Amino acid sequence: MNKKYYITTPIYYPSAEFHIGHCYTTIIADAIARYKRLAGYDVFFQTGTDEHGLKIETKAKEKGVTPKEYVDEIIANAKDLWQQLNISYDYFIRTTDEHHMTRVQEIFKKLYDKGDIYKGEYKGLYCVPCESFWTESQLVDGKCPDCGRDVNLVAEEAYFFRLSKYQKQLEDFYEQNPDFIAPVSRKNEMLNNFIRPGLEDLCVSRTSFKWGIPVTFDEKHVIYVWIDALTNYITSLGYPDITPEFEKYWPADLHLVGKEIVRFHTIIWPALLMALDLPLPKKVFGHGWLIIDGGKISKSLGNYKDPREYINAYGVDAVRYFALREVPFGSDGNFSESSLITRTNADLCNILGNLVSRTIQMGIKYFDGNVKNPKVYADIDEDLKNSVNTLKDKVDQKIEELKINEALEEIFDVLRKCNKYIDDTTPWVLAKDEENKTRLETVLYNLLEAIRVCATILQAFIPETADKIFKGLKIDNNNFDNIYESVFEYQLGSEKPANLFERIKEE
RNA sequence: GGCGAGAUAGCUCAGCUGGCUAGAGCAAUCGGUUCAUACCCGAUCGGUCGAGGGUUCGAAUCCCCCUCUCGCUACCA
Repeated sequence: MNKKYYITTPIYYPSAEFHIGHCYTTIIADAIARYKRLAGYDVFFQTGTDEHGLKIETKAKEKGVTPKEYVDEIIANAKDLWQQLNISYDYFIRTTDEHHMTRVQEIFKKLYDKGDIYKGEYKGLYCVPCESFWTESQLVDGKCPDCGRDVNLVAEEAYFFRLSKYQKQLEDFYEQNPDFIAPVSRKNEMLNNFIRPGLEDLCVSRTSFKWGIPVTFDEKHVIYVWIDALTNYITSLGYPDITPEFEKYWPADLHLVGKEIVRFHTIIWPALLMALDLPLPKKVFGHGWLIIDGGKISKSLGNYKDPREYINAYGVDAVRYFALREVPFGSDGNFSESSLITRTNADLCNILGNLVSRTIQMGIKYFDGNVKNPKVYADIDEDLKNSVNTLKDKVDQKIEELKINEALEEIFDVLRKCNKYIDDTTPWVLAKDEENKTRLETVLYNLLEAIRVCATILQAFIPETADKIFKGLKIDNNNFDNIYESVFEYQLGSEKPANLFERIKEE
């Protein structure tokens, strides 16, 4: 049996249409999933939507539709978006799925029977007109941050999860698994702000809204987001039934999440799993955000477009490449249309597209498209060949460290080197003298090999473009098993393939 | 307030277990080349490495202090 790799995105909240931030997380997850598949892993890549809660209930009411109708439309749209972005998810979970709901109910009951969920009273500061609870720190001048009116201290009956019970275990777990949270700064935040000061029990049911999964043994309660949403990572595998899928894929290898929900995934989720006696995920990566004009992406600011506009204008791989290349590990990165254009022109058009184009055209022009194995070595070849031969290991390492942007840098360093190699070897000069014909063939062969290796790796990041390159080289795409097995003979045909990318003129 | 991260070329960042003249990409200027998508290659321009103090033969890199920016500070997915 192959090694397995279970990777997840968060399940997104479909209270509004998805934006480039959702795409960002999902594209990263997709690239990692594709990379692991190429490396021979049996990958399970899951994404989905978290569809319950007050906010959606309210939005649906405003629109005059049922909550289910409201989310159905957004989910259909999201699935279309993922398709356009070539997101290769294996499973799309919705918390409104029947099987998810019954499994959540079973989990809730299980924890209740065990004594880790108990009935208590939730005391909070409540704004009656807004029907919302607030914490001390959320208040603005002691008033409701939404409407500015007074809040009252109210109590409602609720079920609680004994989070406090797992404080010590969590601390120990962090100690023993220093790489559990990436980047490290996120771990410090969790330890210093929550775990060390002491964890409070967590309110896991609500009576203030109806749009959720009912508690089976107490129907006026609805199971709140923590247990409803976080458990998606195991209900999709059949849990609480111990299915073959569950045994195979759990624990997850990587939960990819935005920095705003690191807490839920590194405190609440592990504690729930401890309570269920299940192994914990191996890693949670809290990535940064795409920032627009220095601020976060926000519907109310109206500072973003439907991501499909970018895909339609510049191509899916321009968008994917930007998301994967522009933002450093764990930090925020700026997104703007002009930086997207610059990236696309500089890297995809000039370095990659032009290299493939000039190489193939020389193969056609000088050898009628038939470029066979190398015959005349020269010292100058060594540097390029070394870079190509070590590339796969370097990229492996970067992916392991989740430094996706640096992985792409490594690949493009090699592509740059190819362009330089052409200038250094001057094939157009070699072509003038019949005596240099075999040397010229070697030069082109080395270039074709370099391009093939890069394209093989690029399949994980910009799959559509990689496919185009394989078609241009007239070879089958392949995985990492035979990446360094030479093809020995390229039959490029006689027709120049279409450009991979057209330069974008900035308005 | 507490905890944490950061402040390095016009822009985005790397370097920071202290050590040759501080690096990359983009942008700008100049030159080369023509196989190629006005592309590619090379060179140049450009930084008192946030301020001040200290340790050291030597600090962007360690210590102290200050200024500024950002993140987190639990029931908002």
